[in-house]
Amino acid sequence: MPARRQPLPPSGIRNTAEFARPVGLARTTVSRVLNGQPGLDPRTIERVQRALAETGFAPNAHAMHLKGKRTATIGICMEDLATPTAVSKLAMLQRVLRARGFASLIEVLPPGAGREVVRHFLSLRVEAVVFIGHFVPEEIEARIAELGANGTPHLVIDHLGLRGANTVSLDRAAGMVAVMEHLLDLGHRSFALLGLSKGPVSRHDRMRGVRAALEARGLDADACTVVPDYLHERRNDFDYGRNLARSVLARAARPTAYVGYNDEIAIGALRALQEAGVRVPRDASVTGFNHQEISRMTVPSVTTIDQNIETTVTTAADWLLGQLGQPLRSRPFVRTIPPRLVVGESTGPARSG
Amino acid sequence: MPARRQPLPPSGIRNTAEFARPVGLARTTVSRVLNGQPGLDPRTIERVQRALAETGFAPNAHAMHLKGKRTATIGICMEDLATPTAVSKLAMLQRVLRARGFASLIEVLPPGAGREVVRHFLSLRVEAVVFIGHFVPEEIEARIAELGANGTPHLVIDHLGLRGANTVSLDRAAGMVAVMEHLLDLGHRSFALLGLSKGPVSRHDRMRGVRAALEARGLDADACTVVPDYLHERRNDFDYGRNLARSVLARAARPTAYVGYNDEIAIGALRALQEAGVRVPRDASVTGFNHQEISRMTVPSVTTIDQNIETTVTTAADWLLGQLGQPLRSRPFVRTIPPRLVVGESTGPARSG
DNA sequence: ACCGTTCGCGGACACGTGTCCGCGTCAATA
DNA sequence: TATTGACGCGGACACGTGTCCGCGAACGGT
Repeated sequence: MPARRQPLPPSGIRNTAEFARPVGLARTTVSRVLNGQPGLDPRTIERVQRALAETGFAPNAHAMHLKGKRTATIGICMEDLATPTAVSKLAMLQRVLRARGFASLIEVLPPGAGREVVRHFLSLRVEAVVFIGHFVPEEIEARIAELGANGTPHLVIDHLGLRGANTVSLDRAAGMVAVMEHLLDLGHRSFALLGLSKGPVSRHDRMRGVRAALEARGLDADACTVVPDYLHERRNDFDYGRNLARSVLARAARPTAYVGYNDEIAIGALRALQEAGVRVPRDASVTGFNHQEISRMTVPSVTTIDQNIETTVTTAADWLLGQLGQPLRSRPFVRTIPPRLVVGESTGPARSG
Repeated sequence: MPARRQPLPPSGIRNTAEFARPVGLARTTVSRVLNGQPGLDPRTIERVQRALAETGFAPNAHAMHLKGKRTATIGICMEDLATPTAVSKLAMLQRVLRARGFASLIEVLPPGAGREVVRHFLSLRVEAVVFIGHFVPEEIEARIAELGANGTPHLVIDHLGLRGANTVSLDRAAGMVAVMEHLLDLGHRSFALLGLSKGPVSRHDRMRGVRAALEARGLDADACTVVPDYLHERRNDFDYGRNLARSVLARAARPTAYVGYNDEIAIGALRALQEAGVRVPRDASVTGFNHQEISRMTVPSVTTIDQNIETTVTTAADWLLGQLGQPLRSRPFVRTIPPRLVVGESTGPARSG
């Protein structure tokens, strides 16, 4: 029955003193209960906790922290919330931190606003700061220096090659090696590399992996790869991949394998191939990267690389929380996480002909 | 050249007094600069700001807030970070709030832990709390009552039907009406409803929309719909949709239109149809809901409903921030946002035969 | 040399909490 | 009844900041 709709008359309790009075206790006694100090009558504890539940009173965190209590808060800087893998990492990190008793303060860094965001975190006396995603290297290095000056530990997830940065990151080169070996085993010898041409550091790693895999089989990397330069704006990866694949299909000699920078690009390429009447995987193979949900949903499903997000995040959290009491390291901590190949329906034997 | 790797000797400035000393100013003067008080020599302001930039000092936010300064922080409770539309709303809300000078405190509510999370927000003296997603009604109603008792305004996004809750929500019934009218206009008269059968409140609304659209054309809703009950666990929506569609395909009389609860379910159904040799949209039509990225990436792309997320979020933010100074409303604020049909390649004329 | 103005100084108080400590109360025990 | 714990009381201080206020130094104009 909709009986109790009067939502507790606004208690307006502003501090422990006001809270303690109607309970018939002293402010200090309440404080002792809240902080679990010994030497208290169990009935007193019970009384306080019941009043706490009834009034919904929450002691002022700012005063507590001012008095030196730990904030138990980690600041997390995201590049954006549009990249599914980054959001997955965020979600898992948040869960791990919460399980260990830490709250998360999440901010999206608009390019150029990094300074203010980190300042805000420092001002809130966050115990550590995590960066997830790809940022402008100079800017993030400056932020990391600020954190260091402040004695606050930091960690960067998935952005290798930053000077002075502690990093946990997927071994993207190894990921590309796994993709290429899979394709090579299937007999492929000519490859279109979609979206791997230029850009942030994470692509250099990728290209390194591609070259390494090819050269390990005695192949000339330049001779057997096609790297289309699609000059238009890269608005979304699906269309980008579609356009890249189209420009490859316009060539006289078509490669048999299309290697995408990520799953969206791979799916865009898949679409372009299907539109051109090329059957996948019979006539050509397609691979993605990241093992997103979508890679399972297409027809055919896409062969891709799983990031081992759980390993990444727990490694990151373990290390970071282990640093909390410690003095800051002088040498940065760098760790890479091995990826895992997930074979889908989009790859098959190279067409012999 | 990698010259300046020494990242500013840890300044270890702990308060404005320590900060002010080397600048050669009094603590109070620095405080006045920081708070933009009048009557200060421009050169003094300049000096302080340079020192601020050099040392990276950030005054203790806890002390500031304790002294009564606004926290300018909004707490956001998420059901999870796995639902793409919810994450989109979060991202947009975060951006809007930041543009208006508010920080966001984001927490994921594990079922049952709502109490602690809201307490934490209250303890941090958040100025308002937003809930995004679907929650256990009783639990969230209890949280809302707590917030009310505390004098903190709240807003729920996309969860209609909560007692005492201020809500901004998509008009899902209207969304279903739009889908059904689109299909009816194409000549469809028999519909499989996938994932709409039972569950949270948001589905009742949907079913209402479906019935309304059918009855407006003088059709018997029960006679022309098939609602498969797939009893297996609903692990992920893609497989769920695939299984639901399979069970429909096993029937003697197959419907011509497959109406999915969301895009993933629609894409799962699409896959099942393609596997069964049914060509879409020639032999059957498929619709989704939410207009996620994926709906554009499949072959064929999926006809779906756009949530107008931007309108939803700006409406929410406008109203909520407008409430801040005000006394709490006694009657809840409820507003629905109209959806928008996005026609893709997955719908076509009903096959006459 | 005198005066008024401008502006920084520094003491004081408040915000809400944790913690310490001496004191009072009450009940159980000798 | 006298003694001893057990336990709650309430005063005091600290944490870092914003703000108020009276004071004094420096400066420019007469």
